[in-house]
Parts: sequence; C-alpha cells; structure tokens
Amino acid sequence: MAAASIMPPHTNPPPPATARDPTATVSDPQRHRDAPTPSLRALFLRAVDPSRPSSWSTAVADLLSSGDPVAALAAFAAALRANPAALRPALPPALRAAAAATSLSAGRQLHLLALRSGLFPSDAYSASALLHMYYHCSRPLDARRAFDEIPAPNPVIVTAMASGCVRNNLVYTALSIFRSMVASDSAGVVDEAAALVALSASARVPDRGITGGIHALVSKIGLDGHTGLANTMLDAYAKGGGHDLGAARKLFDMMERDVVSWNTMIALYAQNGLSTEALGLYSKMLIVGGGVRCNAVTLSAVLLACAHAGAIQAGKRIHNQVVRMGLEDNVYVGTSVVDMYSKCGKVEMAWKAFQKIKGKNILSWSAMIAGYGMHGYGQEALHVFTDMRKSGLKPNYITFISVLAACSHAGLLNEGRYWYNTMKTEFGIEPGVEHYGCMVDLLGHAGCLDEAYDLIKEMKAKPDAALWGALLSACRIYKNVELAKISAERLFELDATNSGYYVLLSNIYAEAGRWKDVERTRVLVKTRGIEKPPGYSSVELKGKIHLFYVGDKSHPQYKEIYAYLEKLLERIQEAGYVPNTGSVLHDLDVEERESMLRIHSEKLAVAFALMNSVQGSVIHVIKNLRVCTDCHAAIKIITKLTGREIIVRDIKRFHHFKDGLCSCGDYW
DNA sequence: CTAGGGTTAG
Repeated sequence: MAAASIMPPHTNPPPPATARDPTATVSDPQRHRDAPTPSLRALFLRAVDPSRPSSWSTAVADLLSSGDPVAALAAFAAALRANPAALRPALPPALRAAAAATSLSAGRQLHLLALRSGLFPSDAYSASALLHMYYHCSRPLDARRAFDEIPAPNPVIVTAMASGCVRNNLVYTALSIFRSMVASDSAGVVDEAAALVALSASARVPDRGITGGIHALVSKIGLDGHTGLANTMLDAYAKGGGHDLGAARKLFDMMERDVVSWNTMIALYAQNGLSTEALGLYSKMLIVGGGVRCNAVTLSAVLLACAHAGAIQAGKRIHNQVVRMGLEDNVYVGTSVVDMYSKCGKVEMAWKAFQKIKGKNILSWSAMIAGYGMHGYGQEALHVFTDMRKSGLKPNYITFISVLAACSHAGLLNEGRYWYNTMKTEFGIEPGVEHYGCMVDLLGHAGCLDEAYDLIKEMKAKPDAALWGALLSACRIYKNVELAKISAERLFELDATNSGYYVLLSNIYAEAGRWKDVERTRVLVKTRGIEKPPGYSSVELKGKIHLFYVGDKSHPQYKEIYAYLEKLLERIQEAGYVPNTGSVLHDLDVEERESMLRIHSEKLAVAFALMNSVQGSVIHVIKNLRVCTDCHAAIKIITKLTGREIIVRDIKRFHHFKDGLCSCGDYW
C-alpha cells in the first residue's frame, strides 16, 4: 500500500503551486477516503512554507488524524522531495501512518530510511514510532530486535513496548516489562500511561490479584484521581483474574466519575448477565449522575441488559429515550434496539427499529435474521438475508450461524442444506461447530439421523458437547437407542458436568424400557457428583424482574402462587393435560425429588404472571434452560383455558403459546 | 516543537 512512493530521500522540485485550491481544507468532510489526491491538494494548502520542515510534519500528522494514512504516507514522500530536512519531524508521523495502514512494506522502508539517516536508534521519537509500527503490523519479533538496538530506552519507548506486547497477546511479557519499570525505582518512570498499559494487560490475564497490585501502586505514587486510569481499572477488576465485579463497584462508588465510568460499569453488569444491576445503575446515573449525561454507548449497554432479562417494559422506556435523543438511525444503538425487541419477544417492533437504522452493518443484518429465526419465522429471516446480499454486504461466519439457526428453528430442511453448501462453495467459509450444530439439529429433527451422524464424522473441527447433545435429542425423538449410546459416549468424554445430557440419555433408555441402562446412567451421575445448573424463569411486572427457581419459596407471594397454581393444574387436567409422572428424571435428580413440590420454575412464573397481570395482556417468561416437555404441554392448555397469550423464551428460541398451540409446532 | 498510553457500544 502506497509503498513505492516513499523512497528515496533525494532532492526534487517542490510540489506544483497550481495544486492549491483555496476552498479546500484538510478536514473537509466531503473528501473521499479512498482518494488521496484531493487530500494532497489540501495538504499543499496547509503547507504554506515548504522551506519549513515542521509545517510538513504537521501536514503528515493532520492527514493521519483525519483518517487517511495512505495520503499521509504520500505527503511524507512529497515532503522529502520538497525539503530533505523534513525527514526528522515527519518520520514519526509517517511511521504511525504505516502502522495505521498496517503496511509492513512501507514501514520497513521507513525503518531503512531511519537507519541510513541515523535517526534510528539515536532519536527517541523515531524509535518509539518504529516499535509502534512493527507491533501494529503484528511483527513483535521485529519490534523486539529493534528495541535491542536502542542503547538507553526512555520510559516512553518502554511503554510502547509493553503496549505493543498487549496488542500482540504477549500479556505476561507486557506485565514483566511493567514490573521492570517499577523495579527501576526512578521517580516518574511509572506514569499514567505505563499504568494504563499494565491495567489493560491485567484485564486479559486469569491470575488473581494483579489488578489489585497495580491499584495499590497507582495510589502509592499518587496517580489516583485520574478518572481515565480508574475507568480502565474498573474493566481490569471485572475482566481480569477473579472477575471481581464487587471490587469494580467499590472503586466505582469512590472515584470521580465521567460518562465513560458509568458506561463501563453498566456494560460490565450487562455483559455478566446482571441485568437488574445494570438497569439500577442506569437509573442512578439519570438521578445522581452529577451532570453526566447518557449517550449512545450507555443506551446500547442498557439495551443489552434488557435483552438479556427480557425486560420489555424497561426496554421500551430505553427505546423512547433513544427516540428522544434522535439515535434511532445510529447503527450501534439501532442494532441494540433490534436485538432487545427480538429477545423480548417483539419481533415486529424489532423489524420497525431495523428499518430506521442508517448504514446497516453486518451485525445489524445478522441481528434481524437471528431475531426472526429465534421466533421460528424462517422465511422472513431468509428474506432479510436476501435483502442483505442485495445491499452489497457479504455474509460472514456469524451471518451464516443466524441463517442456519433460522432454518433449523423453522424446520426448513432444503433451505438449510442449500445454504450450508453455498456457504462453503460460494462464500468460502469453512463451517465451524456452530454451523454444524444447526445442521445436526435440522437434520436430526427431520429424522435424517444418519446424515446428521455422517456430518459430525466428516467435520474438520472437533465436535463439541452441544453437537453430540443435538444428535442425542434427535435420537430421543426418533427413539434411536443405538445412535444415542454412541452420542452419549462421545458426549461424556467431552462434557461430564452437564446433567441435562444424562437426564436426556436416561429418558431415552427409559422410553425403550432398558432399565439396566437407566440405572447405570443414574450411578454415573452419582459417582461423578454432577450438579444441575439451577433452572430459573423470570417475569417482568411493572418494570421489576421477578425470578423463580425450581420449587422456589423465596418469593413474598409464594403461598398465593402455589395455591393458584394448584387450582390451575387441576383445571388443565380436567381439560386433558396429563402430568408427566415419568419418575426417571426425578430419580436422577436428587435435589429436584427432595424439593417440596417439584414444580418447575416456568410454571411458577406463569402462575405469578397470570395472577398479577391485566387480563388480555401478553405474558412474557424467560427461562435460562430449555423449556421442559411437561411444562410445554401444560402451558399450551393454560392458554386455551385462560384465553391468554404466553410467550416463553428459552435458551434456544421463542415459544409463542396461543389457543392451545405453540409456534414451535412441538418441535424444539 | 514533534512522540508514547487507556476505557465504553456493535
């Protein structure tokens, strides 16, 4: 990229004065990014005096900061032709331009230039920029080699080394560089920049206590009070060893906060599934933010929390805020709105929001495809996919996960097969475990068990537990005990801790009347000490999230809920619901057997919502696992009996229950 | 008369 034009540094006539355009400016927003020529004309205007080397370096730097590194490199070449003395001031920004363009060839030529002119290794400015360039071009060894040439590297150069290491995933090296800076013991070596780099390294390392150590050091040298540093520290506490959100929050409460602090803390909660905390902190920001106003980033983070919790009322409130702030067409915010509505069961609203987004990127499209897909609207998802390709965007790995998942949820066997093959042949994307997962699911549900098994056998990537699990559940539908045994064996080699698979296998054996195998599975669960991840369901009522666990008695209204549910279950039994008395599952699951009423969380949540919501309103329930067969049957009849509409989001997809039927066609 | 560093959204 723009490599040939840089060398060599001999004198040439100055640039043509006729190139000046009195109306152009460097920051002209109309300037096209891919066309360096107008930029150069702007540059010549800026470079009023070619005899002043510094004016050239400013021009190179300006073009770089306006986002056109290629033009910056061209300007550097022009600068050298105009005045060889421009080399010294213009070389560092030129190196940064090569880094921004990730042009190793340009960078290497500049390195040579630096060597010939003697600027490297003696000039610290050029040296730090050179290291920066090599790290940005993913050449850590070249950077290291250059660093070893520098006789007395200053703290700026050392910090550049550490940050480059972080960038290239040499996190422990970065930390040891930081430690050596601390050990050098001369005042001022460890400054704000060095501490920031160390914290960014500590955020990527599983070891506990590193962030705390840096925190202590930062306080000791009096660097606390820097909000930027504290913001980075929040992230490091939450993402580094220990995932200590508590420590992050403690710091957050003490420090001086700007908008980034609030956004960071809210996003950390949202990303860790602590939706209530994220939403709570957002409210607090609005009330006690101390003049800090929320922005697009805040709203995206809060929308993520709403999406996770299925908090539609809160989600709508945030959406109103988005509209008030005129951010509906913002691609990041808009995509978050789409995701929120999809995951809150309002896919029509998602579609409306989707249409408002300006400059939709691949994530926006993928979110919409996934949204339709998880609601079982396979054709709609494929239509969006077609529109996306028409718009000129190329689908990627992620897009195809959404597309295949949509086919799988809607049972679109031929379409799924078609896109799976086309993805490989036409788009050159090698399918990963996620794609195989969708295909195994799709083929399995359609009864093509052998084809699904063959697919797993032929794949290049290592099959994961979810894949064998998908095949296993297909084996259950089609009562294929032999293939179930094979799947289970592979499964238990991979993931011996997820009890769901043991339950599934045990059920398959039970249904086939193979009680010895049932017993063997039961023993396996006991000896391996497997715990079931607690299943829970949640319901939003008046903007507050109510959580229910299996046999949960912690809710203040629990007595009324159980009484109501008991009556409801009686009524639906009269209407034809047969409770699943299959003892297999309960024998397997000690905790569940011993719990007072063995009532699944989704039934509790539904009962609670029926009791407390307005007649005629749609009930939304979120479940963290797959909805169980028994509850699925029960909820269907509940909708018939009560005339209510119930939407359940489980870990994989949505179930729209209405008039005794479910949108999944009992196929999930 | 320049240079080195970081965080948030998708």
